[in-house]
Parts: sequence; C-alpha cells; structure tokens
Amino acid sequence: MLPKAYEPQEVEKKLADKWQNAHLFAAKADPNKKPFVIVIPPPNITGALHMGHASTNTLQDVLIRAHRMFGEDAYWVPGTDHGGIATQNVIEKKLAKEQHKSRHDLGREEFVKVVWDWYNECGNAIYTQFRKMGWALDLSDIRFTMDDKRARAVYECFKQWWDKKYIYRGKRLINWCVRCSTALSDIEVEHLPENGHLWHLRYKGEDGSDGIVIATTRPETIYADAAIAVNPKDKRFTNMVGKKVIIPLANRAIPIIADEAVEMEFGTGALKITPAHDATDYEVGKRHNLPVMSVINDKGKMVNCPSTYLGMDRDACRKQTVKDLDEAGLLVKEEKYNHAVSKCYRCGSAIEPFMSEQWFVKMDEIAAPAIQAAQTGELAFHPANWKNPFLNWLKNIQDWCISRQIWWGHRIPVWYCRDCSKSGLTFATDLQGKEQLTKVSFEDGAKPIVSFDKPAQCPHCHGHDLVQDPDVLDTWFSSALWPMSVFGWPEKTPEMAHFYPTSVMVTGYEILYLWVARMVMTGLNFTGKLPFKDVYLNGIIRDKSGQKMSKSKGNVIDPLDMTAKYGTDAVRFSLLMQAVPSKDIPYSEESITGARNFCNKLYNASRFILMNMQGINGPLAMPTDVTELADVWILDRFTQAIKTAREGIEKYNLALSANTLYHFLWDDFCDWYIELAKQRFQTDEKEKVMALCVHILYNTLKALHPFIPFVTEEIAASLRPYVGAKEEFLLNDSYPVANETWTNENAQCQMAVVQGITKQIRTIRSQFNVPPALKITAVVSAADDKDLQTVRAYESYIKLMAKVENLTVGVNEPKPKQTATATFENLAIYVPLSGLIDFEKERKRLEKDLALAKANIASRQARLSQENFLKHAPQEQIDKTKAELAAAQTTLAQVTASLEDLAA
RNA sequence: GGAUCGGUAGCUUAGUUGGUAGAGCGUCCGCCUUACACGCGGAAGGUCACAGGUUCAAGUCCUGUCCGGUCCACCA
Repeated sequence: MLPKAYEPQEVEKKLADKWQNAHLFAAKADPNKKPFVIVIPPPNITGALHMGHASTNTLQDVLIRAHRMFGEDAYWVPGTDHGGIATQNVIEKKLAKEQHKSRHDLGREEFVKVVWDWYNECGNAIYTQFRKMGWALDLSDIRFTMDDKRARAVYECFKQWWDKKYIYRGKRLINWCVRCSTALSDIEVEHLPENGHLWHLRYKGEDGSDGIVIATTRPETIYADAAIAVNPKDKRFTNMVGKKVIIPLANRAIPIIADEAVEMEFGTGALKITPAHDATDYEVGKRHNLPVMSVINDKGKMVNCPSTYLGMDRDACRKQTVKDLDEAGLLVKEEKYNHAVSKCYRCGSAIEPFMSEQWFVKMDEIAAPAIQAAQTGELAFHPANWKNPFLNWLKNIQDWCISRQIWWGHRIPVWYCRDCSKSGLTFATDLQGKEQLTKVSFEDGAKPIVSFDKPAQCPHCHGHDLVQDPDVLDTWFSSALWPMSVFGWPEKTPEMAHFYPTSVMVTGYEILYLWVARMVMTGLNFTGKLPFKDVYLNGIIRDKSGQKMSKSKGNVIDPLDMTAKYGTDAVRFSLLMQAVPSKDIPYSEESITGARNFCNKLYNASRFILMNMQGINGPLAMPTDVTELADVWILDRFTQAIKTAREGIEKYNLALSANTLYHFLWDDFCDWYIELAKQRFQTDEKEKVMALCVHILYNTLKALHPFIPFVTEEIAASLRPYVGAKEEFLLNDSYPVANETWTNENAQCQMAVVQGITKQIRTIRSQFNVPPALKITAVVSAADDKDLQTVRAYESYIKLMAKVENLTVGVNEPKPKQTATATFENLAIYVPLSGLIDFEKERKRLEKDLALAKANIASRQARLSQENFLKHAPQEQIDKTKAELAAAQTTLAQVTASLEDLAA
C-alpha cells in the first residue's frame, strides 16, 4: 500500500535521473515541428542558486514543458556565465580566507587557473541543482560563456565591430571602482542614498578679499579644482565672474566662471569645478577649456596634492582636509546631508570618476534597429509597461565602456608589438618576477593588432615580440551574444538555422538594460533578426514583508533547503501560484506549505482512485454516453479549467493557470466529484465512473505536469495502464485540449442548486451542532413545481453530501415543528431538529437573513424604479435584477413566516 | 526632477471587455465521515486609500490628493 502522505524526496531523485538519462530534454531540431526555444539566463558561477534563479527558471521550465506538450519542438538551452568581476571577487575572498593570499601573490596565470578549477567545481554544483529542480535542461550538452565556442563568438563580434569602427579606444572620465581596480560601464553603477555632509568652504579672493563660499560633499578633491562656477543669472555673483580665488590649503588661483549647469538654489549657489573627479564638472570643464588634473589615483590614494596629504587614502584625506580647513578658519559650515552616492554594483564601494583610456563601443547605430523593433511592437514586453523604459534607455544610450582591468574574463583580442608600439606600452614586474603589460596608450603610440591567437609577427615592423592587451571584456559583452553563441554562431550551424531566433526571453527586470537590451542590439546587428520576439520580465522574490532578500538582512530563503523539506514540486508550485505579471513575489515558508498540501491532495486523490481500481482490468475507454449530471458537470468544469490553463500559459500568466488547476482539482474534482462518486462505486455504474475518474485525473496530471513535474509523473506511471497511454513520460504526451462539446451550462445551473441546498443544510447542521454521524430529515419546498425539478432529480446527491436520510420535496410542503429553516433562491429548506434546536440561535440566524433580504429588495427596487436604468441597461441585466428581486421577496416571505412560527 | 507599479478581509493577495467582491494563510466552532488532520464541514471578517468626474451602473474608466515600492536622471 502507498504511504498516506506523499514523500517527494526519493521520487524526485529517481525521476530527475531518469529524465536526464533518457535525454528527455535534448534538442530534437525536428524540421517538421515549430520550434519553441528559450535560452537560459546563465547563472554566474559565484555560488549556489538562490530563490531568484528558482523563480525565473521555473517559469521557463513551465513554458518549455507546456510547449513541448503542445506539440512544438521545445528546447531550453542550458549554460552558465563566467561572471567577470563578481566571480573574481568571490575567488579573491576565498583566497584571502583560505590561504591569506591576494591574486597578486598567485600572479595572473595561476589565478586564472584557480578560477577555472572553481568553475569545474561550482559549475557542476549548479548543474546538479538544475537537475534537482527538475528543470527541463539537457545537462549532457551545456554551454559556458568562456568555453571555446563562446570565446570564438566574442572574438567575431569584437572583430566585426572593430572593422566597422564601432569599437574604439578613447580617453575620458569613466567610472572607476577603487576596490575592484577596474573601469565599469554606466549601468554597472548604482546610486545609493548615503548620510553624508555638505561642507561650505571659503575660497578667498586673489586680491585678498573674502572671495566666495562654495558647498561640496567632496572636500578632498579641492586640490584638483579648476574653477569656481556660478549661474550666469545669479545676481549675487555677477561682479565676481572673471575674478580669481585661491584654493584653500593648496594656495593655487582659479577663475570664477559662469555656467548654466549651476543651480542657484543649491548650497551657496557657487560650485567648485573639478573636471577630473566629477562627470558634471568634466562637461563644464570642456565647455570652458579648463585643465583636467587628477589628485586621486587608481588605488584611491592622493597624488598631485599638497605634500601633507600625499599618499593618503581618499577617505582619510577628506577628514584631514576638513579638519585643516576648520583650523584655517575656512570651513564656514558643516551640515548633514543625505544624497545619492555612486557605488560599484559588485562590491558596493564608492565609485571614483577617473580619467583613463579605455575600450568603448559606439552605440547609436547599433541601437537604432532595436529602438525600431520596440516601437513597432515586433519586440513585445510582458508586462507591456516595460516598453517605455526600454525605449527611453535606448534613445539616451551612451557609448559602452567594455574594458575591465581584471583578470577573469575574455581577454581583449588585441596585440601589440613591443618594438613598434613601445612608446604606448607600460610594463611592470609582478610578484612572480614576470614582466607584465600593465597599461596601453593609443595616444602615446600603441598600435593594435586584432587577432584571436597571438600573431606570428607584427604586420607593421615584422617584429616577433607581441603582447596581448592586459584588459578583459565586460562580462555582459559575452552575455550579449548568448542567444546566438549558444547555437555556435558565427558558424552556420544547423542549430542556429533551426532554433534562432528564440521564442521568449524570461528574466528579471533588473537586467533589462544590462543584458536584454544588449542581446536585442547585437542580435539585430549580426543576424538582422531579433534574438527573441517576447520579453517576459518576472518579478523579484522578496520576503514576507516585501524586503529584498539579502544575506546581510538574514532574510534569505534557500530554495535547496526548501526543496529538501517540502519537495521541489511544492517550491515550484508556490512560486507559480504567485507569478502574477508585473508583481514581485512576497515569499515565505508558509506559502510553500500550501503548495505542498496541494501536491499531497493530488497524490491522495490518485491513491483513492487507484485503490478503487483494484479488480478492474485496464485500459478503460473514455465513456461516450455521458448523461449523469455529476459526469456532465465535471467534464464541463474540466473543459473550462483546461481552457483557462492554456490561456494563462499563452499569455505568460502562469499564476492564472496554476490557480485554475488548483481549484479544479481540489474544489470540483475532489470535494464534489469524487465524493459523489463514492456512492456510485457501490452500483453497477462503477466501471463507468472509474473510467471517468481515471481519464479526468490523467488529463489533469498532464495539465499540471509543466507546473509540478515530479508528482504528476510519479502518479501517471501507475495510472497509465488504466487509460491505455503509451508514452513513458508525460512530457512526450500531449497537453489536454478543451473539448467544447463538453461545455454544458445547464449542468452548471443544476449543480449549483444541488450545491446551494447542500451548503444550507450543512450550515444548519454545523450551527446546531448536529453530530456528523446523525442522519437527519429535510424538506425542500417551493411555490412552483418547476423550481423543484432539479431537486427531485438529484435528491440522492443532496442526501449524500448533506448526510440527509429522508428528503421530502414538494410544492408548498408544510413546515414541520421544531425546525431550522433556510432558503436558496426560490426554495425553502426545512430541517426538523427536535431536541437539538436552539431557538435563540435560530432567531438570530433568521433575523440576519431577514435584514439581508430587505437590503436586497431595497437595492433592486431602487434600481428598477429608475427610468434610466430601464432605458439604458441591457435587457438581460434588467431581467437579472427582476429575478433577484423576486428571489429576495420569496426569501423575505419565508423568513418572516419562520420567525412568526418561532415566536408562536 | 522624470517615469512607472501598487494601496481590496488580521496577513498575502485574485479580479480578464464597467453589472454590485473571490482565494490562500491566520482566527473561531464541529469532526480521525472506509484517499488525504499536509484532511473534512461550517462561521466570523471588506463603505475595494481619499476626493471629484464620466455612466442607468465604477474595485474596474478619467482627473486630482495622500501613502508605499521600483527604475531612470550630472543638483555639487
């Protein structure tokens, strides 16, 4: 005998292995089928999967499994991302912790080797987790953004863009992370609020006057000031423009200039211009031809400043500068100030705007086709409201800084000849005593040779001593090519021909610009086709109280812990039940128990049906002569549920599908159909009822399989012999199709009467504490015999479901003594309860009903007395209101009579 | 500063073209009724943030306000 509660752990392990070993998820590339393709957003190899991965990948898995069952050539491409800075940081921390070493202690080559070892370890851990989650990814054929084929794709892109002059080298103010010691692109910078200070500093006039007071949050940069700027409209400073003031502590004279960029209302209305350390100032400086002078170097240390501060850390220098200014009497005011500070999105340290020569991609031409695709709707967003932010970003796109001064990543495929590029190359000796190229300057004469492999000789001077550019590419550079590179692009592979473009990109909105936009641009640029036509942006997982999950807050829920505890299906289903478009998902352990309970319910319903199958030889054919109300009704319910489930999948509203199937299975199938079937198991109808049970259940399993693959697969295996299904796996079966001939509104109405009366009697039983074992009698009465036809026909249903022994149905039946009464539509329901009835309770119940009936009558009468309502409302609305009025009046009469009886 | 999403029962929320509000959890009551106590039956609980407007009719459409969230932006 099967255990009473479903125990997922063993089942899931068994099935996960079975699926993978059967290569169930492998690419079929069947030319006769419509492809449905998703490429996975490759997780970074920075550690274990978190709830965000669980969520987004489960959504993709449902789509893939469902479309496979729709008969399409569904293929989900697996892989991982090398993760650039993020991964390098993880390894650096690991090295520091385990060996007290920095990457410099190892040297570049050795360090990169360590990261590759880590990939083999961590990558495998991730693939194991893919398998555990039941995701339909063929793990015998995986991709990694740094493997050979993907590296080739990266090179091809670089080469083509270089040839088209999209890629160029330029010196400008870039975002520099002092901790990661690398440049970052604009979108890798986060602007986070910080409680800082606004210092008001006096710059004395060169002529010895009081000069001008400026406000700044960065006093340590005053040594790099090039000017003081005021708004040209600002009358306070009109006569000062053109004069010179002295930088405090540095004793250097700078001019006062006028520029529109200065906000008159902010601070003192005067702004110090420091072109080397602020992007706005850089622009102002360019307009006024100001010199650019850096006082902070790439390590965050002070340089080119008064000797007292030389070599100091920028933060320490800030403190010291403020102190010294105060002592010099030049600190006018210090106020607390909450403002946004640029932070590195990977390590959180403050970004330093930094003058530096870097590699860039010119974006405007590449962006243009993407803008058009979004505008025309060829590229569709789900939910649609992301279209505008997407367009906005593209229209204001800046050139993309693609070089990173880190070690882990795709090395820039550019080489230099040590002979003829000499003047532009800077070398340094690393801790291993090896000479390393550390800096390249095109301005100073470095001549690039673009090549994947080391060229045999220099094309310019035929020298043989060539060195590769020290930088690596932004990790998003390879990600941008992902939907093509996974299929072997730039090679003309059969996969590329069959599977590209893909169908939908499912990912979080936080990487819409970082990733999605770039895939769209590169895809269009290289293939002329969108990499996908739909973008499905899922919400992010938050904790119960709406907070983002983070390790520091201690509110993370580990999906692997949860699957171990409740089963993978439970974790998946809980996520899916809440996957409403455009909403973040508040997640807590309680939400998983609900889903776990559902899986258990499904399992037990199946167990019950299988128990009753004993002694019956399958397969049973689906009955064709279905006339019994319960059967007709459940087929209608099933049809409606399937229709909605499919619709949800097609419209990327998986919560709708999940909820619909949940209620169909639990409320309709278990609570009503199976309960009614129990009675029929005792009759010669048994085999027919069993056939229906088994077929409906099997089809429900199919419908649910994309959502909860394990438990459905497990049950299906036992059920197959009875339905005559051939496929070994549900995934190879077809998704149920709504059978319109099963739609039956009349059955819905009739069943509603049965359910309504049953509920009323149950309520009475409950209110008067009638023991469940005690059979009671009941009377259903109406003024008109036609209202009683359904009740008469399905007396047996009511008797079973409400536990009624004798049910009397008749026109104007007399009300027995000591009776609880209730009404349903035009029906009066009497339940004689001699000895059990509590008159006071009954009176309260009836008075409540009375009040409700009166309120209903009043509102319907009010509406019907409006001429405009009768004139404008559709006839069916008017009829409905009239019917409601009539019903309420009947109820009122019945309740009034009951109350009078009670008083007597 | 701009944009955008949301404010519905104690909590988390669903609500498809406007027709008078559903669910899960929690609470309370009664039940181990021959699948399931991860269960069954029942109950309580909502002037759908606020103010206007359109309409015969507004949770649903429009305008404004308040309160949250998020994204973008060079206010030092």
